Amino acid sequence: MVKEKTLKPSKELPLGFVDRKEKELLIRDFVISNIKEVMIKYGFQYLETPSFEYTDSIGKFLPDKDRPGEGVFSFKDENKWLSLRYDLTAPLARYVAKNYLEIPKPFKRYQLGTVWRNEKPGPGRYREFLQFDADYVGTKNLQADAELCVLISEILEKCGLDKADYIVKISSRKFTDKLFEQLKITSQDQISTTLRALDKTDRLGWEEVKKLLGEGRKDKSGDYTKGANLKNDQIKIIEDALKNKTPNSEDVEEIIKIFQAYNFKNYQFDPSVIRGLEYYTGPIFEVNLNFEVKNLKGKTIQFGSIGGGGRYDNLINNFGNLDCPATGISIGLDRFVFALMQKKDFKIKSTRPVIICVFDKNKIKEYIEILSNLRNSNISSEIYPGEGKLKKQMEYANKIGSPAVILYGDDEIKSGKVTLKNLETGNESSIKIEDLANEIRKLL
RNA sequence: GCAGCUGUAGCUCAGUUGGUUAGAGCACUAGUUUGUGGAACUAGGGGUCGGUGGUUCGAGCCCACCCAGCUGUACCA
Repeated sequence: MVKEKTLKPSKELPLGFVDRKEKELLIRDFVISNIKEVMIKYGFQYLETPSFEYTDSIGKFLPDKDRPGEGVFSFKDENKWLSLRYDLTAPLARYVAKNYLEIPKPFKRYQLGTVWRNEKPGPGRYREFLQFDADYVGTKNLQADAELCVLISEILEKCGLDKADYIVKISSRKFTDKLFEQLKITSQDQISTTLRALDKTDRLGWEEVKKLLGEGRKDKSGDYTKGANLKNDQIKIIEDALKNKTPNSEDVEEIIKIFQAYNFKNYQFDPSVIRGLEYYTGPIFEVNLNFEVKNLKGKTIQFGSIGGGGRYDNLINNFGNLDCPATGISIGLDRFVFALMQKKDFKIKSTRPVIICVFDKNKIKEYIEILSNLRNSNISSEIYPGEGKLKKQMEYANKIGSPAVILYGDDEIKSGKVTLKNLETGNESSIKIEDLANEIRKLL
């Protein structure tokens, strides 16, 4: 008989997806609770929309609209294309359009949710991640834009960042619009290429960007990128405009005034902040971290932005004749958590249970008594859930990071006390059962 | 998409100019210790050498194609 090849299910994860462990999740929870507190304080409503939307509801403004664009995960359901949301702004626009008459105007809402992007993942960038998004809908008042920046900074500081750890960069689409007018560039193609090139200033540096503005650039791998074909004098004008760190743009000036009223100083006007192409219509912002972050291989990396946003006065109008200006900001929470885990002095309390070791299965009643006592005192605890000798139980406790182990065998039963072993120091002490909870609390 | 690099044990990797039964460290299991983890020692399990085809007496190693991953780059609402 021929041996059939057994089909084993793959234990590998799809490209760009990851398992996330407790330490990361606890920090994420901590960040989320800070976000919620701040958002309530600033008067935002909490909203949740579904993971799937009709593709055209969230993709209408995409260049190719017949088929779900590259970049989204989609499937066809009853002849209609559905896509997993790729951000929280597009679903918000859909929500606002759908409920336009009922919602208050302006409408302030925040949302936390997983988003998916069907694209090539990079270091620290996945195809599934958690996003936080806050938006002001239905107002042109730049106070909204300013407040988004202030609020983000409050969240970051609440999570333990110092002022030196981050900066909010701001610019405006109006700044670049003016620049193109001055340069007499009208070709949409050239404008796009130029904007994309400028967007890379942070990562590549001005000298490389210059090549992209001109003929083109060859990267490290030898790959060649075509440039915007600007003339040298045009490039010079751009260079000068970027050097000039005063915002030649009314909206940015007004926002800065509001920042001053808030006594918010941790911002910087940076005309190289571009963020995407069509979508934004006015002020744009980006949040950057300044502290050192290492990648999984221990190499220090340039972490870049953890989020950003801007004003999108025409997006909601795509759903019909709704003149509804809006502005918003998003943070990639997993990326932020990844960085936060590495910040010096950042500690999160983990809560691993104390283990009650099992010497004799017939003594289960006594063990449960001790256990109930601890759990009633709100101490994380468990009776060793497996089977095996004490050695194995100790190994288990050690491996899960348990702070202590409780021994209650024949010797203890005779003396009427339990042995509490501190797993960090290895010290053992004999404790009366009624004092156990208090003694353990001292270790935690 | 384009380009470069890399695929050998759960993980990190070694493997001579092609030559018997493919190695190490970590991890795992058992024991040294029938009531004691993190250290040490001993023993053990674990591999279609990414896949397919080819060259060869003989392929982890050479060739071709495919697949996957990494890095850069492009696109990115």
